[in-house]
Amino acid sequence: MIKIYNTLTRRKEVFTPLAGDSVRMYVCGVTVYDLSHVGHARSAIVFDVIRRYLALCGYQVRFVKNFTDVDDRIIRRASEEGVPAAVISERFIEEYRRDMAALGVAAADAEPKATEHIAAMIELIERLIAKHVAYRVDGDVYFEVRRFPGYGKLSGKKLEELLAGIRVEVDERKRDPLDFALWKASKPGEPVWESPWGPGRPGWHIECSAMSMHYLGESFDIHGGGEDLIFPHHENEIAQSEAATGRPFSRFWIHNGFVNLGSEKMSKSLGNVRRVRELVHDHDPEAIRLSLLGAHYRHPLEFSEERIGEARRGLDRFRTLFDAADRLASRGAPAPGSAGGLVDELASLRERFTASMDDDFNTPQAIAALFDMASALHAYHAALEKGDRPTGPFLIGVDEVLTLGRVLGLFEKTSEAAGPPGEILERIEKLVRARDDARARRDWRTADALRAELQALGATTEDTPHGTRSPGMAPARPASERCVDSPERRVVP
RNA sequence: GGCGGCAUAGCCAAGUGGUAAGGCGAGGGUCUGCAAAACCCUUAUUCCCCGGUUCGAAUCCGGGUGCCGCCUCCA
Repeated sequence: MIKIYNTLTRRKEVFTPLAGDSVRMYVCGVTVYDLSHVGHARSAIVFDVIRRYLALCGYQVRFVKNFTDVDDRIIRRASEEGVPAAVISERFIEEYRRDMAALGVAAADAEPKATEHIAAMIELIERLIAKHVAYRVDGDVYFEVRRFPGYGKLSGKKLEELLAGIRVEVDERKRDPLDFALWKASKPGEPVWESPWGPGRPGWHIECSAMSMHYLGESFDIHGGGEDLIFPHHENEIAQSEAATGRPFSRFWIHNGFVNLGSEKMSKSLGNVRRVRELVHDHDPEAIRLSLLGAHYRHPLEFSEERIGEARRGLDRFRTLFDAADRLASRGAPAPGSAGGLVDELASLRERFTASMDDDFNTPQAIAALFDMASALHAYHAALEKGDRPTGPFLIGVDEVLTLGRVLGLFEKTSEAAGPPGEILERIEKLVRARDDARARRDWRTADALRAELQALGATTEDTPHGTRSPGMAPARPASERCVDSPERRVVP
């Protein structure tokens, strides 16, 4: 039984889809005018995990995430660069996809662009005009907020309070300062579409109503996005959608909290953004994921590079487990013996994992259960190495950690992916061999000197009974954690 | 000004009435030629402050302090 905090009711509610086992969810994506930052990453990862978990629970999830590709900022950037707006939006759609793929965020089932659904928007606006909840002024069309009785129900605001809070210049042509644009008459040089009200372009909010209804129907299960979208974007979506259809729009509204930098909201206007592009270059993407899932999705998250380093070190606890399992699996010949309490312990931890996820997707708690599973398995592994425990339960247990972790998008790769570039790898291998020789001669002085050299290259050494391993011959830590003049730092993506 | 949220160990962070998860760090131990890595153990009598309710409060109520968000484009 999954409980979800619904912004609309301000309560956790038991989640049941509108139709059988199928879940239809829509998440507001990004406006594609620049590279993504950590805040976008958090939102994408949060909804990626929600989607994965719903799928794990047996739901058929239809997941739609849009791209806003008509927007003032896109137009501004296009004119700065002297290219059509579509060039800018296409570029940043590709960049977004590249960043999110790097973070292990799965593509949505549909990723529509606003510009592909102008006709549906026009149709929706016509319905609103026909119902007298929207009106024309010159070439613009506005939604008349006072005609929709439920206005403010999502954000918990009253019209009077909103009016009192207005701080921007009011367009005198509007019937009410809170009325918002459904359609804007075009200005010279802007992208333009023909409409019954003359040439123009859609307002921001109408696209999500049109696209969500197009892909998911007039009523669907979940609508999500960052908490800053609650007002006005989602409030307006509800107003225009429900006014047009006369039916409830989305059942559940899920909003993720912000990423803070030094206890301040990360935003472009504050100039304190960290881009995903730099981050995935400097850090293990799974460590980024783990650190972003380390706080509950609705709470603000304190971001720093240091947090990612910590997450990376936490990840090692799992990776050593996977390595141990790989070695055991290839060795075969399970030893006889009792599994002790391992099976029961893992079963109860698995239950804790799902109970945590069931409770409004409490990933920090679910991750804690995962760490406890790792501890139990490591302890078991120690006994196993002494030969008095069977391998079967261990391998099954590790596999289970892997399965649960993948719900969070973790453990997709069980060891370091990209190693250092070829010529450095060669040097490392040469040094490791030389050091092995020295150790065989019990020439500790030379061996230690070679180890120091290896460390300067960012390579760790691990002495085993079978000789030195420098795991995968890959750096044990991301470049940014190593000393400043480590050569890998110069590598360009 | 209006509305909302948060305050838990050195740091990050769960926990919303039954006696403080988890991670990082730190200290000790095992292993090792010495290390590293890994593993094991320890690490908050106490949850911003003051009152109250209760057999029992980090959790509920009242008051205070501090921080943050939304009301404007924003994940």
